Amino acid sequence: MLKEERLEYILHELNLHNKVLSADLSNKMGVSDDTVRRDLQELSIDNKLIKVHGGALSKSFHTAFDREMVYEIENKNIIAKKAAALVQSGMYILTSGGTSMIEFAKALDPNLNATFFTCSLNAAIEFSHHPSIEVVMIGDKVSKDSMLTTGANAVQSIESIQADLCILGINSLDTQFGLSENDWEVVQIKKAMIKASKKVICIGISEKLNSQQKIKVADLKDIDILITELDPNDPLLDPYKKHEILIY
Amino acid sequence: MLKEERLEYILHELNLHNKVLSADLSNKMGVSDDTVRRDLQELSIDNKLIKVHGGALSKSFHTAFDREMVYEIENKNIIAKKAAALVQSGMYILTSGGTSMIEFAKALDPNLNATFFTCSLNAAIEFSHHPSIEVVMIGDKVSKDSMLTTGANAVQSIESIQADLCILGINSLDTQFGLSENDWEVVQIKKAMIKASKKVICIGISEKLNSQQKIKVADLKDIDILITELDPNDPLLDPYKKHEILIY
DNA sequence: TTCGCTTTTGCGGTTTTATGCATATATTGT
DNA sequence: ACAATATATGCATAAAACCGCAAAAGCGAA
Repeated sequence: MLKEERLEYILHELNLHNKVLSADLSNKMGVSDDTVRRDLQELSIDNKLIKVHGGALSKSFHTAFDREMVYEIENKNIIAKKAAALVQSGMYILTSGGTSMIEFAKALDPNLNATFFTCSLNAAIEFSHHPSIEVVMIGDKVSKDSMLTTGANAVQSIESIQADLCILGINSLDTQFGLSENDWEVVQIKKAMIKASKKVICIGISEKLNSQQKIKVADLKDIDILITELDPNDPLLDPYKKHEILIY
Repeated sequence: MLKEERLEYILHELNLHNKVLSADLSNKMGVSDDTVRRDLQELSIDNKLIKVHGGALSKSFHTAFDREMVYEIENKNIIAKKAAALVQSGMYILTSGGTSMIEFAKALDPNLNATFFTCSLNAAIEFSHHPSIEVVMIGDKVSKDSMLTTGANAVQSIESIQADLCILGINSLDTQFGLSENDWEVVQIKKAMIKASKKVICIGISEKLNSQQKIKVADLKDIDILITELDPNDPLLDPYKKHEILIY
């Protein structure tokens, strides 16, 4: 394994798990832990990670003001893996943004060959880190709250796509009101995405279930698959099964 | 084995395995490793691969490699401040990407009220952090090397804008060849941006001056203002003054 | 072909880089 | 405080990169 490869690998691991152990790394990469330590030192000097006794921490992990996200990261990882398993090579996929979507992007099989369309700046960047997938950013005015592009132009762009899959982050989901949001512009985008896709997958932590917001995005009947961190047999999900939604 | 054959072969191997070792290559191709090293160097200059100690890595695996750029941050800050001073409220501004542009975004007056159009994912995010400016992301396929959206759609979107200012990061600037780039798609974008703006500002560290790349973006006469970290009276900038370019 | 010219290539010597080991020091958990 | 573990430092070694030069190969034109 070349040195630069190791550096890449370390950063990759860090992105995925937010923490690495020197011992683990030296094992997996087949080099002495001296070398690992030197690698970590180099990356640390370059401000790519935070070196600590025994390994290193991801930079974002520490600077993340978003406690909730850190706390829920394990769950989001579970969700991401389940969702990643549903994507197949050759697919055209529309996605929204959100932290779950970022984790989803990280969890994708490195050999996957698919095309992702997204309105989320952060998701686009994360998808772009993948070695082989194509990324199309849907342009328009950037909504600062959500870091999504929104507006008539974006809606129109989405309408010109026929996607296999649409993956939406859940803001609020409820058996009565369906999928709902608070931002009118974002709702327009999500509606357009649903309309442009053969299948709709909703991903989000169970916390978001059984809550509603002001504006409806979609009825339950429009949703094909629901992915949460819960076991598919969890009773909390039963009400959704009754609406012909597949649970993963 | 002919030289061109070798270059082909190297890129082919790289596509397949994402990494090559100099030693392997010199073995398989039956040439000295000096020759291999020279081949790799050539391909590296042409941005076809990343040369590392011991071999080379595929470009795509490696996109997030801005490691050494950080140390120029002081200079980029100087540039950013000079450029920020030229922006006035009410303006419509087209921008490319690059690290200088990120610094520029950070340096903007918090009270500024302007509209920024950009093809750069990272720049869009940075602009969005500003409290009052509007950001429009120009959509299209994301070019992984540059993290810019490129393509006919993006060009068309740009053509529909009449901007006051166009701020471009410099890749290479030269008194003979003007502004140049290595990526054809990116060149199309920048050309369109120049055409759509009343004024063109080029920003970049002096290191980028007096070098050229394969594809021309613009003649010197198309550039109105040049901003580097140098003092405007620096003799290095004299040749550009003769072409009616304002130096800041 | 043969002659100049440029490009490409290989070689020897030198310099730089990468890595592992041994030893001394520091940090952590109990 | 002490044992266990991780880290820092200096050193040795091997591999890779660099440099200059001369031989070889390719090429165009007489």
